[in-house]
Amino acid sequence: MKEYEIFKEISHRQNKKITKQRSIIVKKIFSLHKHFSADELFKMLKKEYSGISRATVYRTLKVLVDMGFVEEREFGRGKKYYEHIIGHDTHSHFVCIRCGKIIEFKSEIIEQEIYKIAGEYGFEVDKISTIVYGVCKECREKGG
Amino acid sequence: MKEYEIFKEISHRQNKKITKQRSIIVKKIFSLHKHFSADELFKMLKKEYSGISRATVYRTLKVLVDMGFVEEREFGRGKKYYEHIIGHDTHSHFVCIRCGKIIEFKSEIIEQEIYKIAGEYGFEVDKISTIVYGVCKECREKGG
DNA sequence: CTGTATGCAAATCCTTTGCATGCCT
DNA sequence: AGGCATGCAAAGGATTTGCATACAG
Repeated sequence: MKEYEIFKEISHRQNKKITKQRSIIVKKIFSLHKHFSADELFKMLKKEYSGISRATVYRTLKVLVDMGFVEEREFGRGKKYYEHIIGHDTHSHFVCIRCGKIIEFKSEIIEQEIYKIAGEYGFEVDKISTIVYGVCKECREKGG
Repeated sequence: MKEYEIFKEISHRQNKKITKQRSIIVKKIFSLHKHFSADELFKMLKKEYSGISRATVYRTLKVLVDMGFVEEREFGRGKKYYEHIIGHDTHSHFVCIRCGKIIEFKSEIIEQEIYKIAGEYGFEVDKISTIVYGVCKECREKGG
């Protein structure tokens, strides 16, 4: 598992310890390919290993965000969602305000435009978050 | 004050009462030209009128969002920010991760591109939120 | 060993709600 | 009068933190 090796490598460089819990959490996160909240992750782990506290999940997520493995987003539901970055391109999101579905999309044009404007403002871009709220195709067809 | 007249008009149509508190809150919001959190608004009002509860501020903000006067955003700080819409175009934001400054910018290209892609997905756009995190010019010049 | 990391529970921050009361219309 | 709005305090949800203990390097 290449991603996990990278995680170990960076952990060493940053003096971070690879504990049993952290290792389980990280592997779980790399196995997920959709967005999850801290608590959802905690519940998944609890079912499978039942030896990881909620606090550790929260703390580990923060560490992973700092290390650049995981991205944190807010979709307007009052809590934070995460997704691992490795192997995932920068992308934008459609969020359905009826069913909550999240659809990812990618646009070079948007990215280029943002970098261009940022340049004009002297702003150094770190992370782009484009979220489009609306109604997905399925919900529209169901009527309303 | 034209905006306030519109607010009264829509309130009537929607059977909403115009109370002293609501009136003060609305006028305050229309006088603000930057983003604010519910609690920041509450504290501003408390200083000036000291007769409005936190609950009323929260409830009124929700009403105003529903009425379409105010937009709700999350800038990744774990709480919601608001800004009034009337007279404000749709726009995107640069958020400085050092000093917290928020810079607004506008791009037709981004909007057009989003509508185009949404069309391809059959997604009906309601609201677009583009937030670019990074370091502003001033903070970059201060070093780091 | 030494410094991180963990677990637990308590604490915090932001926001929402139940209920009795107040006040527009 | 009738119903929406308010205030208060309590409840709620998400996240963070203090502290003693455990464990990786």
